[in-house]
Amino acid sequence: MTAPPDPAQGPAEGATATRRAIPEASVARLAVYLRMLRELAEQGAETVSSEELAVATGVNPAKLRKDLSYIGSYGTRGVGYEIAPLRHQLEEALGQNHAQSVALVGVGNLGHALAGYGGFAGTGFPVTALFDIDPDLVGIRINGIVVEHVREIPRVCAERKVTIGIIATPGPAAQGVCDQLVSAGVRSILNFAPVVLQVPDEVEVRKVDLAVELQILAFHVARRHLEANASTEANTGAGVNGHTVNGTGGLLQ
Amino acid sequence: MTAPPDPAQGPAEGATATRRAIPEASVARLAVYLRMLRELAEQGAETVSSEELAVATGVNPAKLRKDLSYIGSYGTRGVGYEIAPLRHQLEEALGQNHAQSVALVGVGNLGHALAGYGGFAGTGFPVTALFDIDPDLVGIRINGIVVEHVREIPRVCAERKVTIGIIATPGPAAQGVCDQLVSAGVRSILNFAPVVLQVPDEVEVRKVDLAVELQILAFHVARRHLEANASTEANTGAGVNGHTVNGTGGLLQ
DNA sequence: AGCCGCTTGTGAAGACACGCACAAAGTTGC
DNA sequence: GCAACTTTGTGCGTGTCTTCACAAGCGGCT
Ligand SMILES: NC(=O)c1ccc[n+]([C@@H]2O[C@H](COP(=O)([O-])OP(=O)(O)OC[C@H]3O[C@@H](n4cnc5c(N)ncnc54)[C@H](O)[C@@H]3O)[C@@H](O)[C@H]2O)c1
Ligand SMILES: NC(=O)c1ccc[n+]([C@@H]2O[C@H](COP(=O)([O-])OP(=O)(O)OC[C@H]3O[C@@H](n4cnc5c(N)ncnc54)[C@H](O)[C@@H]3O)[C@@H](O)[C@H]2O)c1
Repeated sequence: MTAPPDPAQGPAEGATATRRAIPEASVARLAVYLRMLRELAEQGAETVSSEELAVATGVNPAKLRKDLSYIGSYGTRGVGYEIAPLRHQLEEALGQNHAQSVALVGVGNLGHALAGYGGFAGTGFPVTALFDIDPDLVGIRINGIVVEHVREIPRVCAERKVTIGIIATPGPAAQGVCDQLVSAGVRSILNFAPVVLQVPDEVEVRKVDLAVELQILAFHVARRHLEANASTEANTGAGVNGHTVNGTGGLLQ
Repeated sequence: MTAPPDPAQGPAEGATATRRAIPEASVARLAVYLRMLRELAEQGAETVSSEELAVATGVNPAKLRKDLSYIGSYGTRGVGYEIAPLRHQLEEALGQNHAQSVALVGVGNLGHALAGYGGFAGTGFPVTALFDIDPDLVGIRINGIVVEHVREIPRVCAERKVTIGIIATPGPAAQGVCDQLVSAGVRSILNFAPVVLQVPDEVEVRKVDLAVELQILAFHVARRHLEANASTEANTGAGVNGHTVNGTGGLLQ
């Protein structure tokens, strides 16, 4: 393959070979395939073709096969994939064979819903620790787990071998909570608060931003509107195609 | 991880096609910039440089400037951007000047949290309609909004000019609910159920898949483990580029 | 006025992701 | 055992996103 020119780039690169790095985008899809495989297994299916699995998960079959090829999967040509082994291989690749232990901080509206959700435990992500700062919440039980005070984060996280933290506190509290989780050894964080968390390099943060999701949808609503109007006008308006639309279509701005 | 990007764009006349398409990835970031601008405005700031805004939102300054350039923004060289006008321009570009009306279907654990969340209304996305199929829930009020029966979707969505639908029902019910929303004229849907929704081309679906988010984190946990072990044998792994923050929520799929 | 330092806006190159298309490899039927 | 058929695994062209790097523009200072 193209020998990467490997420009000096500021800092020397780790050179560490991520010898067979799985593209980030593929990892996300692999997780989806895995869930679907579990569903299929429950329904008693034994094999599945890339075509079937692709349709069920809404992706392109070729892309799916390429994704699977990253984990060195072995399907059978002419047949497809045996569900059980493939599932097992995916679980291994995704780090799902040793169940992860999840801690959730902030048992408010959203946190409550997450803590009470059975679906996570079912897929290997048991929430094993809950934290809040509100004295009215500390001590209550959700799904059998007692809510602890945030000051207990270090002790409890160590005891329960927490590897993943979920932050569902208000924005202003998020960074502080994050710092506590990090110093308790948690190196993977899922953040629901609308703030950018500052973390050391070895910690990974994923952010779920629902307001942004809505805004993206709103953008497309607006775009559709503009397009609809534009084409209506185009039909009735002066026949001359002056010049299509300037910039954002005149309507906008 | 983001929603099914879009219609694969078939043969349809792309007449209006990509007029001046803003890259999907940029739209997501623009939404983040907008929120940060609001925050800055509240704090009384008047101008901001790309550098500052970039740090605050966790992106690369050059990328930020390019993002802004898509909406034809005008900053002042040597100074930066005036917050008020930039904010206004962003709101316009993102379709946020006319408040969108949001309907939420499925007032269970998660739906309840979403319905009760004040943050959406504050950013221009008032939830104006709630639906559920459970007779015990129909009729109750959340944040002043009465929960209606799902069979009322067509009427209520039309009356309240709903443009965005949120699905927070169990997986098996999602497709049915989706169909009802679509036939009620809703063309933008945010889906929390772990299923792939089937929709006509003109409807956009974004999927928020929390289980997948956890799985992605678990993958990196596993990878770090492997690397740690590997480098123990090898030399001082030195640098090892950690990956970190993934900027925005490009949520899954 | 003219210079200087700062910051924007963008061209161009690289990195990444996607999906087609096809050879290889297996299965089934005769 | 062979031919026909099915489905995988992947090389490669294409398009999108990211990032660098720098000229151009602007304000302030002398
Ligand atoms: N609820 C939603 O639908 C929704 C939607 C989008 C984003 N969010 C974001 O998710 C986060 C949580 O939202 P919410 O509606 O559940 O808020 P909430 O106010 O209902 O709950 C926040 C919880 O965090 C606790 N908390 C506050 N400071 C804390 C600290 N320092 N340490 C530990 N716990 C602390 C509070 O006691 C409370 O229980 C917020 O950042 C919000 O912006 C929520
Ligand atoms: N709660 C979480 O933290 C969480 C996390 C990840 C994913 N999810 C997903 O979000 C969705 C909702 O989760 P939840 O925990 O709120 O579930 P839930 O069971 O608490 O709530 C589901 C609600 O949908 C209603 N409903 C069922 N069928 C319906 C129909 N046909 N029309 C309208 N309403 C209907 C039910 O009456 C109930 O109120 C599920 O698909 C779940 O997989 C939830």
